[in-house]
Amino acid sequence: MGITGLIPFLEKASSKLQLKDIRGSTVAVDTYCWLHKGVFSCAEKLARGEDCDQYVQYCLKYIQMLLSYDIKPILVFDGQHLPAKALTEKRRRESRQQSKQRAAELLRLGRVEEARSHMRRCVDVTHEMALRLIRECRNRNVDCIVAPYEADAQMAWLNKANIAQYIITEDSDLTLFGAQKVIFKLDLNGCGLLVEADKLYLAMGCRQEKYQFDKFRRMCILSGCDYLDSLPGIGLAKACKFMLKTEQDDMRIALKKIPSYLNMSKLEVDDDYIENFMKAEATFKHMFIYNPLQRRMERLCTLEEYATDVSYCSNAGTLLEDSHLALHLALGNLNPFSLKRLDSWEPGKALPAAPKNTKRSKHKSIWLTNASTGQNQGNEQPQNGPSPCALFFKNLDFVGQTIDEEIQANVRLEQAKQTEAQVFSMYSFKSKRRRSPSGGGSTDRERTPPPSPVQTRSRHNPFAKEPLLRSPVVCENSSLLRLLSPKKCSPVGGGADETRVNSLKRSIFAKEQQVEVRSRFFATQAEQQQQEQQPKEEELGSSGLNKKLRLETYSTDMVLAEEDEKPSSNEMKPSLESDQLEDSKDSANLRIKSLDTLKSEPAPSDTINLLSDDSCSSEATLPSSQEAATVQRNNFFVSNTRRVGLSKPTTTTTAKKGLSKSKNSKLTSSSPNQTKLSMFGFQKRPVLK
DNA sequence: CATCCGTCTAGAT
DNA sequence: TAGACGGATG
Repeated sequence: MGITGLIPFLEKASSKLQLKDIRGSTVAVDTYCWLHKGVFSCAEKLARGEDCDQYVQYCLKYIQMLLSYDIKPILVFDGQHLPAKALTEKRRRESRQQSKQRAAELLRLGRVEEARSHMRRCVDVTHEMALRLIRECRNRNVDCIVAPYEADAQMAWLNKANIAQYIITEDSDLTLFGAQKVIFKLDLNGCGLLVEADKLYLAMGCRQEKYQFDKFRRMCILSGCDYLDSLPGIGLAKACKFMLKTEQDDMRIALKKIPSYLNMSKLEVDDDYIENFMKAEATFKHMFIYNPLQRRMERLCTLEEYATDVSYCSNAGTLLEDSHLALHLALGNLNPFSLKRLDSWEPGKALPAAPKNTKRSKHKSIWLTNASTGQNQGNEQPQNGPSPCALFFKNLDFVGQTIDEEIQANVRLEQAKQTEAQVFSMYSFKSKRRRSPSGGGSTDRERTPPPSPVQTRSRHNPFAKEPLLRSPVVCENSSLLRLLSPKKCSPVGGGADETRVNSLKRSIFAKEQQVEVRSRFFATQAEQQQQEQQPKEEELGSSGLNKKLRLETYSTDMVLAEEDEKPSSNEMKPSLESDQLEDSKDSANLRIKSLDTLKSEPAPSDTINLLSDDSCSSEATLPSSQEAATVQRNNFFVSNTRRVGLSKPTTTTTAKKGLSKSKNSKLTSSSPNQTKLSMFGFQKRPVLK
């Protein structure tokens, strides 16, 4: 997202750049930009659940290009979502689900091209995919680092510490984090657009003496950023005008002067906005990053540097107490959300199967620098062992299970998630071939009668290449099979597998009828804790699966209610199977969706909506291993049901003020909810045509 | 005049 | 997914 219109606004601070101009330097790369583009080339395969690594190859092309200019890349990956962004993420997930559905429908109607365009929209870049790239990079001695939270802050820190002199990204937020030299729009010819922080005063149109970086950052926040929506009618231009006009350094005072300074007498700046402004600013200044030299989490800027009150940092992340975990998260060995271990790589470790023909870069790794060196210059003594402040890598954990076994198990889980698309689509699409297309369009979602689980079983996979005319119940997900029955499953799927899965599914559906009513939503805390703690001993055998099933499945009531309300909700059930095997994040989300579907369509109660979003953010952003914190936050959200993201609890009067002042002529019957949402700092839900 | 809002399209091979 | 673009709005 970033700041709307910032890149054009920065024209005067930017210049053309060619990679040959920056030979010998180090660049931090916002790798998700590349991955997203790379995914585009194989989106259909990924949507079908097929294996492919084109996105890895695509990224490697960029890496090769950088290396060919003697530029050392450091690939930076996003870590956990900040609570403030959880809702955005949830919305993205939903939008992807919608695309998936739409793609399937179009495919059935034979509109292949249109279906493709939707398939491209429904694939997500998973950590599993990132890990694949990370492994390739390890083979090539290319540094990677997973940020504790946002890659932006991590890259800005690398830039600030002069470990990387440039940053490659597409996200204009980077400039707000204090990055000095940012390269946007880099192409495979090595051309990009360089934005330099020391020229920002030119973009703001003021004299250098009058300019301070804080003014620039505040201008951007005012104009609306990821952490705070703008005041109505304020964009970059007005925000700039105001920041140049005001002399007041304390924004709590300055912000109140906006209406008079900008001749916008109707504009109201309430205390909520001011509070959230301070938080947003603190988020940009003090987000947690990982310092690979000291091997510890730090804030991008210390609180002392700006004399910031910690209370403003509620959206800047939390310190991971376990430094061993923090290190492995940064190395990419953990799934950032579940904190489950997926790999055990350590710096300097020889790779088991370094493939031939893989050129290794000769650059010095950030992971091998002397811990005492703060700068990237001289005096570094590469060491092969762990640095003094790193914990030793254990080969056995306390249970006695070898780490390799744990990793294998986790990887199986990840794979099951990755191929979820297949299982998902088996259940979720109506066999509409027989229905007349006249009901068509998006409205038939509402019109189609809710299918029963029995009907659901006979659905085909619309993403599958060949029309499936085989037995109505088919599971092609080999990962799922492996998962359920690792020993028996043969690598090649066949008739035997189908039979086995059929019976499995029968048993699952049978279970559903007698499922215990224990949604985490309605569970007491004690129960929640029980659920959370139910954990590792649950091996991948089917007994473990069944056990978990009982705990995690929807209550039968809810399933029924959903199906009465809205046919499309049946899509949740299939994903449920793989999600049960996943960390609690997604299953939480599913339950939330179920609540969403329960609310009445024409006049959505935003209380329910917000409540569910809250719960999502609390669960989705927190690793399941932090039960204590989760429970704590659950309490928090329960007690403030209307509090979302960055917003403080808001009274209706406050909301009204904002509404009626600015937009009353525009308001239609449905918009008050929307406007209320934006008052909470969120934008309109994307609506699929 | 700046902002706002919806629509279009590049992104890869 | 987000940036660009063009028309509507205040």
